[in-house]
Amino acid sequence: MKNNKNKNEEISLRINLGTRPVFGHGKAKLLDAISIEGSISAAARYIGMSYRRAWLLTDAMNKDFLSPLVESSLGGKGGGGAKLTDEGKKVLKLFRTMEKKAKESLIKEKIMFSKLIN
Amino acid sequence: MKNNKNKNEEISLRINLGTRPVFGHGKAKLLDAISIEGSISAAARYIGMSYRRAWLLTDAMNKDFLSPLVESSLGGKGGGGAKLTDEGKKVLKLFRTMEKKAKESLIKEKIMFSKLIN
DNA sequence: ATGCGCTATATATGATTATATATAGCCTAT
DNA sequence: ATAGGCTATATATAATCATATATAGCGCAT
Repeated sequence: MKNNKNKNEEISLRINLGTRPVFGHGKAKLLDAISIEGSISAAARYIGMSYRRAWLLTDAMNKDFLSPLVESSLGGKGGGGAKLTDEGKKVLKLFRTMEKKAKESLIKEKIMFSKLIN
Repeated sequence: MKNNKNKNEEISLRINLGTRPVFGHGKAKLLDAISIEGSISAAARYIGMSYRRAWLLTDAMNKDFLSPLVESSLGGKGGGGAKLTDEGKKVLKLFRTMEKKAKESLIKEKIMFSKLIN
């Protein structure tokens, strides 16, 4: 039971719809892994996540957004695979931009916060 | 009755230390409630949280920060109570500032994101 | 000295989430 | 036609988290 650890990210951002989490660091990481590995299962292995969980997350993303973020193919060379749609790339890029901007705007506060934490 | 109810997407911020979540919306809300209600149990009732969970959260906060955020008193008038320390007020204020700044810096992106969500 | 309402803690139970395992179907290549 | 590796899904089990309940102790007010 490997625990996939965040690096040293201290500020994380998440987009919620009402009470339910729509997109955050975990899904972004999964999208990255899918785009690198070319399949859900390889992506799951890559980031130490169970295939089922990875599949459920991509399924949730595909349903939560107006058009799917991940497109999967069944059978064929290598058994199939999955890749980001244009929408998926767009969302991922947008989220990374948001993270970056948020972090930049909070540099000072982050330092202040750090000093208070054990 | 499909979805054109208010999709109040919100951006939430969280400060993590490595893998463990140190401070976020939930704890901020609890601190607010304690400061309003004057006790952990009243605060818990106020925000619909079990006393135990509220207590565990304040305990975690008191341990995670260099000095406690909440000071509690045992017995006495009304059975005791809890209030924010100066450190607690400081942390809460800092976090609210961070939320505000982050939101302001992401207004444009948030709108873009909203358009992609169901 | 008794009662009050709270803190502080423990334990049991229930709910939610994660992983592990299994199976069927798909499609290309061999 | 068979094998390979993946998607997609189901079920069972394990781990985590939340709530409910219970108990003890505190110190002020009556």
